[in-house]
Amino acid sequence: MNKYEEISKVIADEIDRNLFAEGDKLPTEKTLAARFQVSRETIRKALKNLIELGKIYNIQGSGYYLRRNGLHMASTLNKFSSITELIQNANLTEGDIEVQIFKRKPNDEEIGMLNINKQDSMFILERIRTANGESIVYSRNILPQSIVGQDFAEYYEPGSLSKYLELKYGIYIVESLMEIQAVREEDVLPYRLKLSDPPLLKFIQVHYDDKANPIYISYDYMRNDLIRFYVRRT
Amino acid sequence: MNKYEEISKVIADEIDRNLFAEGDKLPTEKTLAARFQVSRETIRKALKNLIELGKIYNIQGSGYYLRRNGLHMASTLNKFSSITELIQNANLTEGDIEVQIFKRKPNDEEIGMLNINKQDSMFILERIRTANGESIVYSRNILPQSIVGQDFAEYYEPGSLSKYLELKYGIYIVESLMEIQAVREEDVLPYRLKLSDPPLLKFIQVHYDDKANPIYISYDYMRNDLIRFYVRRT
DNA sequence: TAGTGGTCTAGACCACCTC
DNA sequence: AGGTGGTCTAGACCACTAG
Repeated sequence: MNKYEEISKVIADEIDRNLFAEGDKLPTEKTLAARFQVSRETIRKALKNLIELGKIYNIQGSGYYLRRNGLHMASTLNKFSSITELIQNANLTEGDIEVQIFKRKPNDEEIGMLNINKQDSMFILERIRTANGESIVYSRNILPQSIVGQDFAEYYEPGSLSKYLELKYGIYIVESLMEIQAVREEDVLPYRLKLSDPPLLKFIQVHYDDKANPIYISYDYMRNDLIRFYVRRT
Repeated sequence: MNKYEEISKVIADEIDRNLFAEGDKLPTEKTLAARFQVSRETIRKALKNLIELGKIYNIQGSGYYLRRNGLHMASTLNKFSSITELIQNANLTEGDIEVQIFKRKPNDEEIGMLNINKQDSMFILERIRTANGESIVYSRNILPQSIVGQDFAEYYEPGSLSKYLELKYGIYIVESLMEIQAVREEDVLPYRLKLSDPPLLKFIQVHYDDKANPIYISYDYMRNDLIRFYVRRT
């Protein structure tokens, strides 16, 4: 663990333990540097971390201050997470039903987004994902055979696709570009999800690995009555 | 202008002028430091900037590489912008119609979100905002009288509210926390926006100034057939 | 093993806030 | 004017990648 990460955690912890009141001033960089026996730059890195987390803010020439109003920061869309993690964060248990896998040729949009060639085949993984038994999202993942190999359908396991890619292929999804859409008339949804006519949001994502390669596309029709979605804009 | 900002711009410019091919390796930090006659840390700050913009990525021990796939980066929701800017970014001309301003007492939710007290009054600014004459968003802004003063209704001008707060009160909105919702049955919308039954998204935002004070709340029902919304998740 | 980025330091000077 | 954060430096050592 790096020094600045350690220090960041210690201070975050002290904030969570209410050692400061909202709007309180934190010690100066110099003071903190002395306390932790590190250079000022290291302290600055640690504090920058906390600013990005929305825990503190600062004003040049004045100091660092506590911020308690950044309520729902933990579950913002800014941070990449799988649906599995999203559901687990909401303290629910995840499951998969109505799983379907099939194969077809890519369309032009997919060729463009995933940077593949026409000859490649695409696996389509469709499923309804549940939280505590309730259908919560209808999701469709589209990934090229050139990445997962011919026998993907046989070896696939329920749960997080990104976690599966990590374990089986050493592919680490670290980032995605997501489009958020209102659901339209023409969107075809499984009967099970239309049952109670819940409010739905449509997420379209391209997922990238740690080398900025586009790996797969996902379409997620998420129930918005059970999960809420936040974006921090800075 | 700081050195690292200058350097960041120069390199961004060279990228935009296609001096590198996609996936190309950029010069090493050391090389760049020599070229710009600055220290390595300064180069690192400049490069970090470009990583955040999605223009490059890097791999420890290997180097910095160009990334061209980050398509819609310019218009992501990650970056705070007013609706006026949103519309102008789409190369459209903004206008306001059906403007209504009234005053009422705050409800509990508003008291909590804006950190005000019960006695304060709230101004409600409702309007339909247009792009090239087309209704594009129904928006409702809620801001306390304690910030804008009693005579807000008289002095209000069409256009960006955040820009108005800047000019008239020196309040700089630099950040917001936004919730994205699917539009529900019970949402009341003006007839003009329901006309063609367009797909709509509902944005609920708390806007913060540069000292992390919550300033106002906005509800925006945005047409999703004319504007698209992206979030970068990292 | 050589080269690259990641962390860390100690000190300097500047820009801004506060009194 | 004194204190605080913002930028910048030159150099050190470490962690990782690649041939």
